Amino acid sequence: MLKVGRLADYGVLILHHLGRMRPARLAMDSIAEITHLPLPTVRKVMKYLVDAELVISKRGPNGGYQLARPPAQVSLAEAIAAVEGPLTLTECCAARSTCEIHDRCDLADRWPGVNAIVVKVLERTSLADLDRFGRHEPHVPPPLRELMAPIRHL
Amino acid sequence: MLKVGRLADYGVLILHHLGRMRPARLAMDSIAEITHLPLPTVRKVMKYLVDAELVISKRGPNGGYQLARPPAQVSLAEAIAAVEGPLTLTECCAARSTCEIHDRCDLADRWPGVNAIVVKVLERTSLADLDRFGRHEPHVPPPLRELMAPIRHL
DNA sequence: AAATTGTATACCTGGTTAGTATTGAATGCG
DNA sequence: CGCATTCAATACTAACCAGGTATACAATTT
Ligand code: SF4
Ligand code: SF4
Repeated sequence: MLKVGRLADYGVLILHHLGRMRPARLAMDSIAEITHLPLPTVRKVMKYLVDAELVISKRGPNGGYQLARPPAQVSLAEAIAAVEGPLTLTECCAARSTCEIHDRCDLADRWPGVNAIVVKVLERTSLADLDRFGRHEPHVPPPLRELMAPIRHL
Repeated sequence: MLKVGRLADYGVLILHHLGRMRPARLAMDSIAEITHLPLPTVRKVMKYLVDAELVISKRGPNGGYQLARPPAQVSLAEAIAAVEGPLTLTECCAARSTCEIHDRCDLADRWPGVNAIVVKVLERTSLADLDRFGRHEPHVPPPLRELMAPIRHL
């Protein structure tokens, strides 16, 4: 578990492809095609990405979407947050916690610390970095190399 | 988002309290009381924790639950996994991916790398470490101190 | 045997997520 | 101008699953 929603996952995938094409524009149809995602779903995701200003849209003939910034300057954290909202491991990590127990819970002020670290990792991983990961011999991208140093043994 | 399920959250909370009491035993009623969780919910969670061998149970009068190991030797990753199963950010991080697109998706072999790093962070944070986190001036526990060194500025 | 305490199973149900359909608005072109 | 192209906005539906509950059972101690 510890899931990232499907739509957010799709968002990252789309951004990845837009990054590969940049600075060219891609129409929604094309995006649906190269990502193998159903077109109506792409529509929904694009709205989030535009609202978050991660992509720039242009209408009319020869319109489409374009990644707003170079892939190296778009973090996974931003991408996920664009679709799913603020990254919060637990309820009490949110700005306004809605947890019933909150004031009586010992951990209410502990989780945010853990959350911060996890988010930090995601903030330090850009779309460009993502390209360098591989399943079997995972390449650790430069921004994370220092972070990983003590645990390189796996 | 990037949520940890509520039940897993409860699991950690329960383990935290068991840790504080160790090596004393705590009956389910008592656990429900000090955690402020509904008793039937506690029942369900305990089953997971016992199955994962994180806690030891004893029946009969003066029975209850006991943390199997010192808090410093129980990681958040274990705790969460005990309740929710393997930690997988996306479908393609699981042992058997069920994602429709998987073989045609550019990122199918990239996510596992990211996943590994996040999991590593959670593996390096123990219940004991958790006690040292605070909301406003979060204390970084020793095992993570090295990891955090480059990003201490927040 | 009786009291205490955990175990197992089965069920319900509300909310969220993923996915779809429809209609509308902006842009560019000839 | 008016038409083709393309994105925007809204509203809806369906499926699923996490969270929560109830009940009956088994083990241990005294
Ligand atoms: S307050 Fe306690 S119970 Fe509520 S979300 Fe935070 S940790 Fe979980
Ligand atoms: S394969 Fe591609 S789409 Fe399927 S889960 Fe992994 S990343 Fe998301």
